[in-house]
Amino acid sequence: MDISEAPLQLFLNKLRLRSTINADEGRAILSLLGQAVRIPANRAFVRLGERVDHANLVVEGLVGRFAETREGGRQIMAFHLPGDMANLNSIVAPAAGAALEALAATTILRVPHASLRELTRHHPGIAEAFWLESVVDAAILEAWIVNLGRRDAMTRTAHLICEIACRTGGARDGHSFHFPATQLHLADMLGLTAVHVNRMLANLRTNGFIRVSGRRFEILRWQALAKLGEFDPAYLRVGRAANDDDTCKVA
Amino acid sequence: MDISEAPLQLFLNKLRLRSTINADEGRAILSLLGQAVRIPANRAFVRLGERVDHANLVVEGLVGRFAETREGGRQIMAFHLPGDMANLNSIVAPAAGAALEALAATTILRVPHASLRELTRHHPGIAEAFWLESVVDAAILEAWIVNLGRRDAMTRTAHLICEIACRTGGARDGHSFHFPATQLHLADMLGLTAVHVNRMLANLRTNGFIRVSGRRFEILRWQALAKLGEFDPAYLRVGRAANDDDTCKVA
DNA sequence: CGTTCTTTTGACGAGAGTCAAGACTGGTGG
DNA sequence: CCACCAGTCTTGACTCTCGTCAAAAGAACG
Repeated sequence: MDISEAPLQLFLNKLRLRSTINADEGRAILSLLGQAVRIPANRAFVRLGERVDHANLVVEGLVGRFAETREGGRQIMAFHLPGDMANLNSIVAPAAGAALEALAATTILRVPHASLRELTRHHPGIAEAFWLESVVDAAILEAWIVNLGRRDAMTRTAHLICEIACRTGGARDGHSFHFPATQLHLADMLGLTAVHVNRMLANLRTNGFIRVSGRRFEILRWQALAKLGEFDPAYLRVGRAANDDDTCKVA
Repeated sequence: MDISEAPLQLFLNKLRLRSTINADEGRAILSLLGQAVRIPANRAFVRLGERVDHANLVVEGLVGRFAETREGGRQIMAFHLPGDMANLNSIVAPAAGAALEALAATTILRVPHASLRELTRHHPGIAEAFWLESVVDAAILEAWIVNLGRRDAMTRTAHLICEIACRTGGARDGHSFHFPATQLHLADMLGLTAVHVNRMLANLRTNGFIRVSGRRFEILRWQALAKLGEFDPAYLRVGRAANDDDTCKVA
């Protein structure tokens, strides 16, 4: 129940996109132990306000951070791909500020806070890397605020697809990725209704920006899509040094 | 040019709302030095993408984090009151992900990253407190995402006023606070137009929720306002232990 | 004491929501 | 292996919240 090797390698790779992790620190991260758990689609595994004693590393599938309004409206505030630690924040703030829910069949690895704190105590470099991850997460939240507050449905949808493309590692023509969220989930990320998301996706398809089949997306014209979505990948800091981004460049 | 005493005390007090800072750490924070700078209203003092070597402590006035869209739409992603370190994040991510602008005549204290890093290096407790501040900032961003994505203009406006009331330290009937943002600024926080914000404020006034004169707000019926705005202050973590909140309680 | 920025109000229009019905899809069991 | 069924996706017609445009009154500032 603890085949932790491969998932932790994924996590380490993500950290190394943004932080310098030396060999010693890398080994420490890879030697973390955790309990693998399978979560079916649309099941919450962390509830609002719940006090957790472990962080959840996404191994496979897709996770969303959820909030809901009094009238039953749902809003997804963030999504987490394999290799993301869904609630790294919980190390310093154990009372969950939002629910975590699997958007599709998902495997997570529960990593105890105790082990993670051990790590940050002995390796200040790791503590800083974790802090930086929190900061990058916050930068994504800021980008969503701009998206929700000031962009129309078309631009907004294009921007989200660009973000997903970048975070799955390919901001270029022909990049194809599996993103197992339903259109209802996309609507809850975009502050729209599922009906309207459907219309926007139809638009993107008929205009040759993307191809969609099942839950697989293919970027046909990256430059055009990024321009439409007013997308600048700098905030994701996926390029090294967060400065010159050659994998994720826009006109 | 470095009357840093009082402002740093404010900053320390804010940290202590959420973290345990011992006497030694407290002294270290109070002994920070910085340069005080006056910024006139509507002037940016950190630009998008700029690389900064200092964090900006708000001493007096009001600061907003800004983004703008291609068509010239502006969105404020966060505001910072006196005592807030506006870009604590810049310690680990020096390339600014957003512009910082004074919303009114403002005094800031520029605190060098070098000094702050010195602090976090020698005092792991401070490093963790800073991380937690980043996490709370992120929680506020999440609340704004829900607000922008899923609440109508009325609810949204009420929620923002509740947040401001809580952050200025008084979530109760009769609490009165100065918040020097124009209705245009409020609109840029709420993803609305200034015209519509005006209508919402008029509504809140005529229905006896608040009183507004100049840039001063007074809460008349806190419970009712919080209910209208679907406001739950837990995410701000201003109550001790972030658990039982008696100063900031809702029905 | 004028000039500029803000606030206020009204009439009208557009983008996104709502409601509803039908087509498609993938997973399950017979 | 096929048929069913629940969950998605798709489309159209109508509604409504909020944006747009405009003009005037009020406040702040030099």
